[in-house]
Amino acid sequence: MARTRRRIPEATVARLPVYLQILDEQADLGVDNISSEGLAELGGVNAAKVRKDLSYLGSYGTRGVGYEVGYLVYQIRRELGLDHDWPVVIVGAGNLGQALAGYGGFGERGFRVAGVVDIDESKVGSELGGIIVSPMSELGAIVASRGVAIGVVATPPAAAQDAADQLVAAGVTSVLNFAPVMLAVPLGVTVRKVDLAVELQILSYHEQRRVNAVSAAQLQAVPAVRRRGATA
Amino acid sequence: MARTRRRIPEATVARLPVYLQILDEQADLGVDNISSEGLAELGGVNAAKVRKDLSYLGSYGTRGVGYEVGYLVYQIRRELGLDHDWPVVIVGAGNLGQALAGYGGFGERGFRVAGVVDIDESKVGSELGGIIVSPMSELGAIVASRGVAIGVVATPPAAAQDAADQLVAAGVTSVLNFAPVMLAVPLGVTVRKVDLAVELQILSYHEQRRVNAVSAAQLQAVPAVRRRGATA
DNA sequence: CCGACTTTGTGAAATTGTGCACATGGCACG
DNA sequence: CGTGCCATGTGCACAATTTCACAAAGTCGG
Repeated sequence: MARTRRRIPEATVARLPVYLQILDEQADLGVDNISSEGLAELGGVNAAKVRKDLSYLGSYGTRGVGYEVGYLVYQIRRELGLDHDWPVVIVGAGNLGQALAGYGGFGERGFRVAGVVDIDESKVGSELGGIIVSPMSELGAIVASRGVAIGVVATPPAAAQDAADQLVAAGVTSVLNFAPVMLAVPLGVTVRKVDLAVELQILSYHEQRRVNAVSAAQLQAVPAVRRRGATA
Repeated sequence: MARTRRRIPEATVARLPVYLQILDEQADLGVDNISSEGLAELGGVNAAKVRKDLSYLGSYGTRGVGYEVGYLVYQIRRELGLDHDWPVVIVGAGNLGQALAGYGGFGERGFRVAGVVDIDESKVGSELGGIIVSPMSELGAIVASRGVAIGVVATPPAAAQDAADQLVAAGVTSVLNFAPVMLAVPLGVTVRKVDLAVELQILSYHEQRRVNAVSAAQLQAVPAVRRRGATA
């Protein structure tokens, strides 16, 4: 049964973690059954989308009833590969690296910080959320000994490509990049980029449009500018 | 001329900041002209997409030549509403709040931290990247006096909705949410969510598929599993 | 055991996003 | 001032994603 599972659309993969989080929450609240409607409401999406998304995992709902929270959690976890822990290594012990190392949300969801490394000798040895910062030279050993597959780049932009190169050389095959630069990596290595400033810029765009729309409405007597609701 | 500009597709809006960052970089390097091809290469996207994206802003390129870097930067900035600074207020002075307050990338791109507030009295008064942490009660005054339109939620999950409510009450109309919960906000307020753990979970999915694909290839003699290259 | 009611799972339509291919416009060189 | 070349801007086909609408399947009260 080790068949390469049917491909799940990328858009769906991006939503599964959101459903998972909501379901975990509901489980804690003692809810043990939820409808696509309910899940959609909590997730701020369309109910049909929820059903279609979940249908990619298989038919795990009961018609007329809904989905059993616990079982669904289990299935999503399995699909996402969260049925075991993933050790991650963080490169860069600056502001962001510190915050990430200390961020409870990682450990809770199965991402253990196996190590934090920094090129700056003065930072080596300091403690960060229970983890001692190691020198860059330890990277290879950490990755090898702990079986790390995922690396996080939390360095300044100028050092990011170098960090990525070293992660790849050490054997990491997935990289989460927080530096505002595009990383070049060999084929077969997956990169995801999170740029905090980009998110603000997108908000800025909408905010600015809002202002424009208002002033336009003031000038003309046509306030009926259709606006999109809160973004999910 | 204050006409509500033609609507730009959401996908394009999400890419404009990336182009902007690359262009800024190129400008620093002294490059003053760039082709869609060149920009596409640096951004890891298709050249046609770059041209289509930029065409939404207007016809700012020169056929046979390319785009003038400086002018394009100016136009993208204007479109994104980055032709002036945006003061932002951060709620939550924990690990993440600290990192965000100290993150140089914000200030550089026109997002000044107008204030950091925290509900925890013991954190009030401490300094964070040049900003003194204020008590929650100051939030309204900060937003009003500095004309803050964008708020950042960097609290623990349980406090996030409350933080959002207070931001909205204070007059903020855009919220960037780092807490792993869905925020409910009134219509007219835009929310964007960045969940660090979600990104890792998406990587986990791909990483896990990779493993599955390999073991499947070992079982059968069919290694020709097509894999997607590095994700942009 | 049946009928009313609820909610899933899914074809099919609608919408959105992507990439190709090429006509168009502009530059540069002779 | 004309010719060749180059890169933009865009129409079009196609791919991905979202949404609708409804048959199928199950629950529950009587």
